[in-house]
Amino acid sequence: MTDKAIRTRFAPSPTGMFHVGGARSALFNWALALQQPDGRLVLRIEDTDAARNRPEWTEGILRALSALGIDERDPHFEGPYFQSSYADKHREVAEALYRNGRAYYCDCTREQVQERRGNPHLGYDGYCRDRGLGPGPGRALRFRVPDGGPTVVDDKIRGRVEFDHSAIEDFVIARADGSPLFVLANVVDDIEMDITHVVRGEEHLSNTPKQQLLWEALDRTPPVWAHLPVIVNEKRQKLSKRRDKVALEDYLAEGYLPEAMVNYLMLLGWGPGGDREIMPFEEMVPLFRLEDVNSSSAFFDEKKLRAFNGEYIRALDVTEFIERCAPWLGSESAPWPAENFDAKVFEAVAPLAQSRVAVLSEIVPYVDFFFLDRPVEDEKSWAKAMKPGVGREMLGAALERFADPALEWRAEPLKEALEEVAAAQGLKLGKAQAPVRVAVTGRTVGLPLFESLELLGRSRVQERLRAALDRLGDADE
RNA sequence: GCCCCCAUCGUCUAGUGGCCUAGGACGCCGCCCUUUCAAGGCGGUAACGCGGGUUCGAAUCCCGUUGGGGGUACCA
Repeated sequence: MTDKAIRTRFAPSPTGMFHVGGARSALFNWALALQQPDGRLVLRIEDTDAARNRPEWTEGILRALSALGIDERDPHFEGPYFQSSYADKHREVAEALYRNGRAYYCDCTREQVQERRGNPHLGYDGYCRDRGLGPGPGRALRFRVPDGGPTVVDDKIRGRVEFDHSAIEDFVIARADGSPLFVLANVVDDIEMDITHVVRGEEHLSNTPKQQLLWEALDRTPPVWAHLPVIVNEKRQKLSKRRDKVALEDYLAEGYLPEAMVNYLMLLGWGPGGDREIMPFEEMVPLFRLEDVNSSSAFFDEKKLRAFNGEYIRALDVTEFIERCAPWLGSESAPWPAENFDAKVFEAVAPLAQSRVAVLSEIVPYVDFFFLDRPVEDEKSWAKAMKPGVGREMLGAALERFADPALEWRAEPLKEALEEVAAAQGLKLGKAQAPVRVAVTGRTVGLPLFESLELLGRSRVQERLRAALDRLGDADE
């Protein structure tokens, strides 16, 4: 087993947005494949449930994986394969299982089974085991679970897990219409694709004895199994598409960097050891071992993700940072008129903004006042900064001081100028700058003020100071 | 109900019988720096679910218990 190159697989079904849990599974499998020169990650789209599949979901999976660095650009990647195209093989195997007696046809309806058993929770009772039914309409194919003994699953993460056969019903492997079920198709494909390691979420652990039985019935040595802990929400329930924010795409759209996402996801159930958590994927790959994966569920902590993302953003070259911000500054998404955007201005303030955003989309409120015709009106900021006795006084004094043609319009002199003004008012700069900041940027918090003033230009600053003064006048009188 | 998994700070984890008066990270709280806010620096808060064993010694091993979670389809 170990002399053979690792072939892992990621087998999502395209029934919704690509999930962060799926992303982690893919990443763990990917790390394994990357560890050997001939290691492979096989991507198999399990699209056999036609009713729930949509092509855009498949595209979403491909796009998301690619964003994480998992795609055909790397020779360790294989696929994508589509399960639906292996239907013939599935039927063939199902039939073979029937012919050699490992499976039998059953025409029981769910109601009939329940009626016989009395308890709706009890599984199938084996009624058709020896009825010798052949294929026919209304007849599903069931796997004959051996009578004696347990099936022991040797899980790399959980150790030895025993399932008594009395607790495993004769499960359906093919529907009455002949179409295969997940439990069968999955195994047949894994065999066909020479999969050596099945690394997937814990929710599949209970399928595993059935699948192992199938591998054995097909005369194959089962793969290495590894069941990853589930990722849970704050209520410690498995992340669900319905109630939780799970779409990888949503995170990326918000401005989480793929590399930060990858880093954080790798830490859910595993860690590189030592005191370092921020680590590029390439460095984690050789360190990754299934044996070290945790078995308890992991909470998806967006706060921590955010912190990681901030670290990654700060580590970017400024030029890289500027490029990555582009999607949020573009005409469609930005709140300002496209023609107002000035790349030169943005490039000048980018270094000041870089340490202040934890998620790229946050760049917008930091720089909007440069490109908006009028700064946003944030009532809270206004109320806080324009207190009686400070607001009007500071704005007036600043306006007057800024009108001095001898004042050089650069950050440093501007700071000194405002300091003088503040001193004359008996204020420290910390307090005194607030009205000016709000008048010019609309908000009480933001980029360093004097650099902003310099970049915005004298006339626009004066204009905004006057506008704020006007507004104050109205309000006070 | 039945089967299975899990159990260290609020969270992610280190820890695999003595190095643990339990380490790191995120969060939170202070302080410093400071034109706001960040960033940065320094410091602090906080955990072995419970009960029995085993052992000279248990977070580490065993049993039980409680509590979480997953599965239980002719879904994947």
